[in-house]
Amino acid sequence: MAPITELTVGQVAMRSGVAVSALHFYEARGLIRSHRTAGNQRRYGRDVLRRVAIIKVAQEVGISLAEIGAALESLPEGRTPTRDDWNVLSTAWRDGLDHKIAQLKKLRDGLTDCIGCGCMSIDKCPLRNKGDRLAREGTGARRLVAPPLSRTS
Amino acid sequence: MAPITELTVGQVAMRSGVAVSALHFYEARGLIRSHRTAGNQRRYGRDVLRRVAIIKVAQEVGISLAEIGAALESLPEGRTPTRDDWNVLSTAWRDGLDHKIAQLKKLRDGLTDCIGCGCMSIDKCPLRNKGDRLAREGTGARRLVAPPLSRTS
DNA sequence: GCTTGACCTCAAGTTAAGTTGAGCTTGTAG
DNA sequence: CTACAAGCTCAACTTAACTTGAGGTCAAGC
Repeated sequence: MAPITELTVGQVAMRSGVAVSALHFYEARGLIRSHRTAGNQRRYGRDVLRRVAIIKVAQEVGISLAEIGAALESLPEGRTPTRDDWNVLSTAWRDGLDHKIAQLKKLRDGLTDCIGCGCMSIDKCPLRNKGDRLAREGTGARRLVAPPLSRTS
Repeated sequence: MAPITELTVGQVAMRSGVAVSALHFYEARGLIRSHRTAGNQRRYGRDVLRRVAIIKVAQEVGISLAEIGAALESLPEGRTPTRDDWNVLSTAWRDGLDHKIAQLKKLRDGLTDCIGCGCMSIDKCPLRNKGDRLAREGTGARRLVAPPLSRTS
């Protein structure tokens, strides 16, 4: 069971579950990295699987590739991330994630509360922007809006 | 203080915090509704503010307009939603929201665990697809992927 | 040694969710 | 009654995140 050190793009695609074209795309965006064989074919180190896993999971919860890319820059290119590398990435995202979680809960509970309150009075609906007052200060549904996730850069 | 019954598109834009063009867009997609004056201008009932509030909040947490639209179809066009209307919408989304919340927590805690585990062992990393085995059954990062939100239709 | 499947590059197409602009109409304030 | 802000429609542009396709290369089996 000697470990296969290098993976082809097709192997990475199969194992990570993303399309080959997406891997090309991520590479063009600098999210993952490969080196080439004599015949110009990509070869990936094992760490690429972990990177792709992070990309997928982060995307799944609504983090953009740009933000993911910024965060991944804190991981050293080419070597397996260490505990400290993860630490940096994790703490950079933690606040943003906590905020998003809070927001989802607000939406969920807001809807639930609406059942309770009957929502017949627009002034009492927890989903509504309080008194439209916030509108004067700019755009957006203030009460529940999240700030962008913090960057590591 | 006689209540102003009808709102112009500009007023809705100001009070809801979304652009006029976005309101046009939502209307074209059937998410909101208006009637027209003799001069072909849009007039909105008050319920549009609540609808837009829902749209914004739902979008904020990553629900697509298509899904929002499907859910909003359960709300009667033209009248203020009743307790039961909200109930339908709320329960339709609740499970999806719960799932998304769980996923965010997984990402957050996954990253945190990675700090603990050091992630030196790829087989132990909580973010990683277990043993690549799931990959055989299709695409996607199985372990943490959410199903689409349920429809009301 | 040739066929076949996996790769390569680069350009163009796709979907979502709007925005921007052109050209024209409405409505309100002086 | 006229200016001009606010509306209207429709088409085209934008960004993100990919996919698809054309046209050509690499490598492993028979």
